[in-house]
Amino acid sequence: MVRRKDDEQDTPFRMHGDLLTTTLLAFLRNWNAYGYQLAQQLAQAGLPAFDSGTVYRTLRQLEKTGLVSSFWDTSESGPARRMYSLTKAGELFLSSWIDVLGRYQAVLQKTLDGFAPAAGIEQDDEQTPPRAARR
Amino acid sequence: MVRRKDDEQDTPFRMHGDLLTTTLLAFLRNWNAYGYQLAQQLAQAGLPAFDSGTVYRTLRQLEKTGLVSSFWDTSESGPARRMYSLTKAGELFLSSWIDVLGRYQAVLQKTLDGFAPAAGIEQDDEQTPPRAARR
DNA sequence: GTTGATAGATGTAGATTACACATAGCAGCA
DNA sequence: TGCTGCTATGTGTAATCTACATCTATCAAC
Repeated sequence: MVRRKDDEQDTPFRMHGDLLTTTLLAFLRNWNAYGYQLAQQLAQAGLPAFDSGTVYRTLRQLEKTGLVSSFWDTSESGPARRMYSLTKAGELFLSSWIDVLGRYQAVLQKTLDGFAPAAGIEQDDEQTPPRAARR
Repeated sequence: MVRRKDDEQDTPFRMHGDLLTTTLLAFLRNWNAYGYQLAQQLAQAGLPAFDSGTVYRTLRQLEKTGLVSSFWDTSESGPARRMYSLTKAGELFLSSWIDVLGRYQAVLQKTLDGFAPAAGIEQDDEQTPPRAARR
């Protein structure tokens, strides 16, 4: 079976929607920021657009899990801003993610411009035959 | 507002769960393969484990959207295998994804070991102040 | 004929997300 | 004073996605 469950250290990663999550965390690593601002940065970063509602909800979710913390900033004029900053846990999470991302990139890279379907997979010489001449 | 919708070419990306999706497509770029095999490769690739049910369902989904195609392979002994191969559309999708991934990486990189919150963002000099001495 | 590995699939609860819409502060302007 | 528009944060909801449990079936070995 493939269904590994309690072997390996079980990573906190959901691995899924969290390009948004991790980009937010990365942005917050250097500056504190509020939702609207982060949404703008995302939109200008060349990544596919994220819905602003989703951004706000994601930030609250991140706060609930302790990766970021927030406080109301009323120092500027205009509507109050909820300022976010990265917590220690957030920093740790972020670096683990960078790790996973690196592996993902490596797998993709290896697969794309070479062979070897997976990292250290010991080819049990029963590999599916290559496609007919790569079309 | 941030909510861009019909500007820019509207990418087919969902951007979320699709590290699985794209890894599968990448694997299929070099060889045809069946679900069980792909699930094994994923498990050994150093990525967080994906549920095999999810793998099968994702493959069917990819077929429904035309990124891969499949046929039953009964040439080997044992249970029949549903062999998948990448379609032309799948190849195109994959390369666009590589693109997005590149941008994502760049954003992350720039944010992590430098400054400049986003790619070409023209600093409207109203940037949130840096955190107190990077703790 | 029982067991175990291979191979694929579904049922389902909970989470996530896109889209639409709501609320509120403030600025400019007539 | 009323209106409009931008900033800023949110909620309601349906559709979709995912982890986990479970199921079916083929075949080999014993």
